Amino acid sequence: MPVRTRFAPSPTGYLHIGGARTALYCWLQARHDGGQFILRIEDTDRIRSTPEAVQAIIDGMAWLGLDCDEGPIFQTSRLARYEEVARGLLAAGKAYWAYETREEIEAMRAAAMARGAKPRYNGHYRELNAPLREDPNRVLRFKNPLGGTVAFDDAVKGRVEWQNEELDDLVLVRSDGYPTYNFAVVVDDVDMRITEVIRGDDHVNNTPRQINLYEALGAPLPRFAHLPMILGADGQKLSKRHGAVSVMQYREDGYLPEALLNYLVRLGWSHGDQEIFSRREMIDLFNISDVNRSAARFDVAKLNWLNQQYLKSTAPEVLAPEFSWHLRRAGINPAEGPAAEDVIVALRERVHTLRDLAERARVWYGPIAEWDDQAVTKYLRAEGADSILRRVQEALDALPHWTPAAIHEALARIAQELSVKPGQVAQPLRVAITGTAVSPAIEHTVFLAGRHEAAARIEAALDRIG
RNA sequence: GCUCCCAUCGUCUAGCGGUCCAGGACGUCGCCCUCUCAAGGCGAAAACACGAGUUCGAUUCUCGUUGGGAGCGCCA
Repeated sequence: MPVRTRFAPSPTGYLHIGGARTALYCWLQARHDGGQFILRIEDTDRIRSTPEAVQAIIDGMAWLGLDCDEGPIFQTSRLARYEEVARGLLAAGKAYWAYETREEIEAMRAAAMARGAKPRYNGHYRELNAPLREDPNRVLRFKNPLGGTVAFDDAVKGRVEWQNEELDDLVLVRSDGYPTYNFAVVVDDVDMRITEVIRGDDHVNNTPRQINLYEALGAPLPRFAHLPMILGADGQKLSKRHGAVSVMQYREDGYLPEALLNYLVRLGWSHGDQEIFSRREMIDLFNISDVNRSAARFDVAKLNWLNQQYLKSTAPEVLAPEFSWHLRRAGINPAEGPAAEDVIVALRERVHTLRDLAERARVWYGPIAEWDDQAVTKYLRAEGADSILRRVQEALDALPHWTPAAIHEALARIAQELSVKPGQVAQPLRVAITGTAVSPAIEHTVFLAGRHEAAARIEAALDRIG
């Protein structure tokens, strides 16, 4: 039987970090086993589902490169099928119509709570065989087994067991005719022959009811795997402030999908001491049964480190288009400065994200926006800085080839001839070119400015000294 | 309240009864390198929540305590 996994988000919001990791694990397991990965949109909540959210999920998956073999399949396109299965269950005496009002159910729950029991439906209509009739409160309920236990071996949590007494008769079909989540997932997972149900921890408690449904349907059980939560840096549930933002926000913040994926795969899973995994390695090495049982916190510092690792190891020409995208977002015209690849090479060891890289690149794409007064005082107005800069100006002007190597050589020669430390040449020049005391290696800083602009800036700096 | 789940350095984790006075990575700190900032190299501090068992021997197994989390919807 081929392995088939599915990622089944509800389109009530964007694809966030937790969902992305679930999707990744589902995708990895399918790819690892040479099976299929299915994207299913669980849109049976007609109030909260939105087309924008559907698009956001699809965009997020595409950006991460998690391609699916089937789908997206929308549950709302399968309504007739759920109805058919519901009828079958009803005919088999495994489901029944119930007509309590919401208030009545509320009262039942309150009463159960008062008794110190779980708040749940009391099964009033279970043996009444109430006929089908038009009623705004009519729902179809499942006849959950009354006794015994229901257990399963979770691929990550191990054996989990419940008493059937703990479970009540869940609603299968709502009063508006739409299936509920617990009903639709089971029907879909059975129809789509899903073999590994990989989902968030918050679904463990639904699993026993679903297993009972599988059994009522006479369907084989898939393997279940419940992933622990991803917590915020403060150990609290992820909120808007720390991570529960759309994965697309990570793109805007300058992260590479490979880095995010690599970070995510290590959150709850590991392979010895290895930290960096290519997609291929992830696929080869990953196995859902190796996933950790406990929740993990989201740590931006580590993501930053990983992102830089990828920035450093990815070919600049591969990074260039995305870098240019960030330049434009920062209001910088990529055409009005040096080649993207050169800027990337000069800066990538100094930043963690492409967004920072674009921001730091700004000096070479337009006039110096702001002078660092301290740097000007300390280096530009330093004793002898003006004469050194004039020497630099001449030497650069005389360079036959405008390359970092040639520039480096020229500057080194000046320092030697003047018997000054390299820094006494580099620092005033750095401030002249960038307006600050911080930039990549001086030969790159000068090179990126371009012959003409470098000369102009040195001249302007000289004027500034007075 | 009830049910279920979880528990190793600040964080992510290795460990699957002796190899552990607990290993790696991020972060932190120190040193080196150095034209700034980084990157890199070297080094340091830093953890088995607690209490009972089981065992010749527990970080590893069992139970309990404490602390976290999830669920208890005609939401998924």
